[in-house]
Amino acid sequence: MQVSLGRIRAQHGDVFTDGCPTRTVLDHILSKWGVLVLLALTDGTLRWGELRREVDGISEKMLASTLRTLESDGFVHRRSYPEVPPRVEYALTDRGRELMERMLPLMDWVAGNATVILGG
Amino acid sequence: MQVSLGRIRAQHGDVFTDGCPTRTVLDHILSKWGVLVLLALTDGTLRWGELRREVDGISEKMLASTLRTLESDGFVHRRSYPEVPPRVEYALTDRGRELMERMLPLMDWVAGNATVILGG
DNA sequence: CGGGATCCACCCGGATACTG
DNA sequence: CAGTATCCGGGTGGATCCCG
Repeated sequence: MQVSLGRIRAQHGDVFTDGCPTRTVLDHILSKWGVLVLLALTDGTLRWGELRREVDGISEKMLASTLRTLESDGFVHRRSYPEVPPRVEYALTDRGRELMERMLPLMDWVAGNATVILGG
Repeated sequence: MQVSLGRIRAQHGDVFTDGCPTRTVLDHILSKWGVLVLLALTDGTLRWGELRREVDGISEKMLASTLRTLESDGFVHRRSYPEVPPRVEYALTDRGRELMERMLPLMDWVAGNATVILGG
């Protein structure tokens, strides 16, 4: 059965009203940097510095802020090792992988059509 | 075969660098109001006033601006009728429906898990 | 009814400097 | 290396008025 807005509402209630939990989560994961950080982590664990280089153009402040939000929502797991110099690794949680399973087809489609969309 | 970031890059090139077309399109469709407007139109054509009521909390300025962007990208079709009082209808294009086909599963999952995500 | 134009407040997010 | 603290400019987006 095809998913529709009506069906989503029938199953989950009125989930897109102002200030509702759904909108909050959408703001976190569909934010400018949220998408790109999640995407960068889909192919495996990355260290802070690798993540910073992978997500082209992100500032340290926004990387920190984005990671804290995604960790607080349970999409990303942070593991820090008691070493000198310090080492911190970030990875998707099971919940994060569930999310990206649904997000990747969308990213794939956008990546394949972006040029045509902006050109025409 | 499972979609991955590596596979997306292998097929479409380096599509998530700063300022690339993919990021621009993502900014349009994943923006705070872009998602909600597209979502509102998935169940059929809506008039300006209906759209404004459907997308809870949106201002007239942002609705107009969002619709112009989505129309310019070819996701939304605008049809105006030469009547008094004026009537304008908005609907998804084929490209818009292709997009939402990939976006709806994500929305469905978020709607179903948002409360747990913010609660835990 | 369906917008456009203008003004302005707020806050997101960048730059820089500093620390464990 | 992996962040935090502070400052501050610009753009997003709301409010208001107006028009066809």
